[in-house]
Amino acid sequence: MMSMNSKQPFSMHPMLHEPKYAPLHSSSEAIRRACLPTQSLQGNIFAGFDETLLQRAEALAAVDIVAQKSHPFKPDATYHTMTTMTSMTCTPTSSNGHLHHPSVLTSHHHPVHHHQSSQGLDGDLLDHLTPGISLGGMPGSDVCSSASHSHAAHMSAINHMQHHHHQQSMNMHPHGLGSHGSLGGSVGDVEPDPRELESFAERFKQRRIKLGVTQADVGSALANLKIPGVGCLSQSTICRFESLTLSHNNMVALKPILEAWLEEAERAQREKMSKPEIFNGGDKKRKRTSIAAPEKRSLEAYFAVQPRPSSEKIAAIAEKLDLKKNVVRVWFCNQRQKQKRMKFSATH
DNA sequence: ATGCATGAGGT
DNA sequence: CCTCATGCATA
Repeated sequence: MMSMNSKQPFSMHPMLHEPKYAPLHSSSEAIRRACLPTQSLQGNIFAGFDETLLQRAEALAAVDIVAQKSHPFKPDATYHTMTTMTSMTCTPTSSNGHLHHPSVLTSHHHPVHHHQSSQGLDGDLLDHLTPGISLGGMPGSDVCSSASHSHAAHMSAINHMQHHHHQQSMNMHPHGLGSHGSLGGSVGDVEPDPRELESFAERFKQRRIKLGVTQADVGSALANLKIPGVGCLSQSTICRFESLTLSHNNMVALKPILEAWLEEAERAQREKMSKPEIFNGGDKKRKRTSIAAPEKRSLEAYFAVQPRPSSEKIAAIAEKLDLKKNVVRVWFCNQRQKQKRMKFSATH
């Protein structure tokens, strides 16, 4: 039995979408819904204008480039060595010391202006700004030293659970909720209140720092909790949780786990201070492709018009930008995910 | 803190 | 091939 728990206590009727929380801001569902239906129409419209579309988008990008700084050079079209037979499971490793050249980062900005408009060419869409890092205003919060990772083969049990429940109802708290007097309304649902998630995330970070623990430490320490179906998590995930850059559902799922860790950690510290964890992950050499700014701008331009290009279009774009098709495909996937993440992309 | 990538589970 | 949750590698 490694993966069994799941099954929500009660299944609710598949209907009625109660107005979950106060109308502070759109829920993830709303966002999700907003970006789903919008392509068929476009597809038709632009179907015969492939070239036009691409050129247009590129033109847009071009203008952008000129208006910015113009610097057409490709840093590196890194390749990625995939692990074909190298086990990517938990292999013991410790080293991670990699020296890197300072590199000349002249322009480093992340243009986060993706609109989830229905019609790309349609005029005004709102642009959301980049997320400001204003969590606690604590200067000593750049704990990203991650020196060791434990890597469970596929400890994505949490993940799986989610998949089963999708974004409808997911209860996995070790606590024992269940009490839901009001039926027809929030049955099975556990207050996926974004406001509370926000405050919890902030409190979490605060207390974590207080404990003098890094995000990476938290991640690996999670395995020690022995919560069924829960392994360790990476620094990335902990960081994203704290900065709310995860999907709403993901936040909700992780909250109880991190909460449990926090309590355990504080309890442990109170009596003494023992942190018997830390393993080492195996050694992998995945290479991260670096898409140059110009190409990225083009991609963003395309994305604005068609967030979900067909294989053919992806291939075309890939060729024009001189990138591998898969890289382009993944880029679009990631872009779509970003669009949906829980970091108020419109209101708030 | 984030960008690009992998993989499971679904269509 | 997509969505989602996650992670390695990096800036």
